[in-house]
Amino acid sequence: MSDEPVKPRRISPRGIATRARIVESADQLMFVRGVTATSLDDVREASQTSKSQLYHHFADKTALVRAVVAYRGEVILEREQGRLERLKSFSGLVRWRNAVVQANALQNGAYGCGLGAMALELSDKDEQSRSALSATFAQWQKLISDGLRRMQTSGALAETADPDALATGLMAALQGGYLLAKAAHDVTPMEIALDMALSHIKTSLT
Amino acid sequence: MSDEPVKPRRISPRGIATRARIVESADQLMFVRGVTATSLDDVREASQTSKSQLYHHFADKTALVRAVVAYRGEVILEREQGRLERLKSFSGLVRWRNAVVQANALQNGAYGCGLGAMALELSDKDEQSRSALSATFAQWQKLISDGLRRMQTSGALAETADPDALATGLMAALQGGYLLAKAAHDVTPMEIALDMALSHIKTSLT
DNA sequence: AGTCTAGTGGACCATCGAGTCCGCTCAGCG
DNA sequence: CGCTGAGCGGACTCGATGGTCCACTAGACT
Repeated sequence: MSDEPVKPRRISPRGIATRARIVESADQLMFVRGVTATSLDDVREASQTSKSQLYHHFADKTALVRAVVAYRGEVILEREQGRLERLKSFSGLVRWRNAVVQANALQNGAYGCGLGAMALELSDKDEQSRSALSATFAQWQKLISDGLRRMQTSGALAETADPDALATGLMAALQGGYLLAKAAHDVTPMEIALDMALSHIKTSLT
Repeated sequence: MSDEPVKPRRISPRGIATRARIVESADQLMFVRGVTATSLDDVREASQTSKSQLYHHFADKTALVRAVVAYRGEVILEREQGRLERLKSFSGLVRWRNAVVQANALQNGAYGCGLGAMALELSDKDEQSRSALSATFAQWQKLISDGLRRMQTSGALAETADPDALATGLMAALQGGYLLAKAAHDVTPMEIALDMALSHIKTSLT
């Protein structure tokens, strides 16, 4: 309960690089196998490090998982910001839809959304990870709702529309689409889900 | 590759009961902890059985998991059939929505959809489970699309509407809603998602 | 040069978990 | 009554896994 003792650990560039290697390796492994099914030895091997380094940089597996949650959140938000920050028309939303679908189509949707998968796996196990993931979802939705608000400003979207609710609906369609696509090994359900959400937004166009 | 040798094992009522106890216990545990995080010792203890019984009734953990997948699918389909088989109007769909939301609101959405959770966790690990889950999703969607078709027959829903696509969209909204609700510990996103899907269906009402 | 600590290698430990095995009980059937 | 096999109890094996420990190295600062 020491409330963040401002850990006075000095860090060297080498240490930073090693830590980053560990987190990135863990991120990849946990993405394809899941968190629980990824062992620290897997991470050690993939990152070309040793056991002591893992425990030098992270208190335990939970701490590493939290670092992965944060890292993945950053990566996704950065990617989505690039895709959404200039969004200001319905056709832009369609382009975003196409990009997301195309990326997921590569493996017939075998890999879903890394954020959604972690949310389902960790929500009941680690409250801290859960709230971090929830915050990332909120930021992601804000990227969308901000775009919708720009559409309102430009007059493309009706003033009566609720950008936050529309963004939540779109995110749910996206996550549900990811899930059904993964289960079916087919991106079609994801396309249908996103098209439904877009169609719903369309009814609020001016 | 012996292609189902029609195992000639005789079964007694007692054996059936024990097997059922094991599957039900495993189902509950895997629902709250996840499949990987549930050990056979957990199952043994919860079902008041012994190790040898687990391996008497199931070849290995994978076989048990598959039995759980089948069991959970049956339970959910039975429940949903009861809710959906008489569906023939939009207000019936709204009642379904309310029932689903209310059930999930009990724990503030802490527990999601057992089917969706298993789909995400198992899709990459066991192809047989994946296809079974996918089939269950398909049947679930059929319960919905059949209801929508009845609405078409009665003239409530436009002939031009695509019941299968609408059902897929609704299911995606449901699953995405479950996921976001679980991450946020709040059912609101689930309500928004379902309302979006219903609103989308509404546009095809006559 | 000397010191101090972050960084590292890797052996080691304790536990857990999947799966095995053997011997017992119980119920049906001759 | 006694045989047989399903059903059962639980100790045991053994590899995997999270976590510890200690000795060594590199680099920054004096």
